[in-house]
Amino acid sequence: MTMVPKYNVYDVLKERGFIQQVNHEEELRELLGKECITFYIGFDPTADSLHVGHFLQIITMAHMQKAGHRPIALLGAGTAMVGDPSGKSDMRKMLTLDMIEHNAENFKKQFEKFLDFREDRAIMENNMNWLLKLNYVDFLRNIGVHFSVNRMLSAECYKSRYDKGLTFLEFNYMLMQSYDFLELYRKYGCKLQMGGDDQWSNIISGTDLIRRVEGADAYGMTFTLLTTSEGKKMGKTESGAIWLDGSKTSPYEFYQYWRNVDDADVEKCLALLTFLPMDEVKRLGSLPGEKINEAKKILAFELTRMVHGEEEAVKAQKTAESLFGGSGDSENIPTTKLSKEQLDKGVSIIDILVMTGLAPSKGEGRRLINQGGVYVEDKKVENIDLIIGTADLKDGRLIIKKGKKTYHRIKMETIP
RNA sequence: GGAGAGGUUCCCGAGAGGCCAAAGGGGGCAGACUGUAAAUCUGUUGUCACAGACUUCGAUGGUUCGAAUCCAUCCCUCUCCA
Repeated sequence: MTMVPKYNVYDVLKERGFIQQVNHEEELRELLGKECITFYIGFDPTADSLHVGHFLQIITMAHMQKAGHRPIALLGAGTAMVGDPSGKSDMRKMLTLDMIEHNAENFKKQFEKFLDFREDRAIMENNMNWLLKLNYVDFLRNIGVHFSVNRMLSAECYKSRYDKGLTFLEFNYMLMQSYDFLELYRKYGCKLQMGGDDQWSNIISGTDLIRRVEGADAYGMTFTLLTTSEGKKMGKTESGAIWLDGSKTSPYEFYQYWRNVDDADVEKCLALLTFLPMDEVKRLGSLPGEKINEAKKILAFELTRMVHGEEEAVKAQKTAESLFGGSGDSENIPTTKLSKEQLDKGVSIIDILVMTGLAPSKGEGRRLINQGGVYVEDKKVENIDLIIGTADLKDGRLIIKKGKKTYHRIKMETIP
């Protein structure tokens, strides 16, 4: 690792709109300009894949690494045992150790796609390694003394819990996260913790702890939460989060999600999530009217490429274009296979909607058809009792459309 | 541990023996308008064998011809007191 950074990443992060809050702004900027430092971001493995919210954090790490700094991706298997109450209105479900370890494994694989872990250029740690063996009384005496309950109670992150209730278990989360920072400081000389803006309280308490215990300076930085212009969290759809794992969110769906972001959010997404140069980002973001679709295509393509690779991105884009541009290539849209026997017998359109997941229930399927929201091969379904049979398929396949933009393909299963 | 308040459909929140599959809002879905945008307007939003039936109002029992609504026990949450 070179000892001097290639450029000041602080300015880059600032320009692209990452930075939300920083302690000791001047000092940190100076430090990042003259020294290659080690920093960390924690990820609690509470789900079995990373999602778009994590992606922003990974991109930040990648920006930092490009400039010459060394990221630590901290898997929070230990903290996930407790659950972070920050900004949450309800207590999290408690996860078993097995689940957490399984999730952590998945996270690990995904990190490796975005960061360079060769020759210690990035580090992966797991706070289970130190948190699980802590001794309660020792911990209280060594770490607990440094925390003022009065101050913790006034922290923003617990506010939403005062009427809903906050357990002592969760209240301890802050101490654990602070201890992580201290541990990483001692072990790797880690001087900076970054995180989403909801982590501000937790991060600051960590820098305080390091100052008290080690008498050293430590820094904290939070970045913008990825929200829409209306303040809603991005990366969520009706069917749940947008995952980075292709088996949970297919590349095509992933592409479509970004293809459909609000006009107002395009520039922000390009700046935060891609590595396109800022003047290009600005140009794309200011395209007028309908032209903004060009920017959305680039956004969707870039992100799909970063997460799923060039090949998948091209496929997703081609599929989208042929589907929305006319008929044609439908190779990559979600597909449901039906056997020849089933099709020979005929399957009702309602059943098909449920089987394909286009409708969650038959009642919902009926409603969709009644409201004119279902199309078979681009023909609106008028008859609720429509039966789909072998004869309706072309080359053993059939396209069903729900609403204007949800496509699904039926394929006849060919028995070898 | 003591005193009070409360747990209603995806969420918030009304309902206080039959007219309740349960007001209203949010969210979702669909339609119109568009640019695969937003905003707006309209419809819809428990399940099924869908002009009918079935299951739902923290849980379990009970009273009643009939219960989300009354009673009993239990579980959970909040507020105040210790």
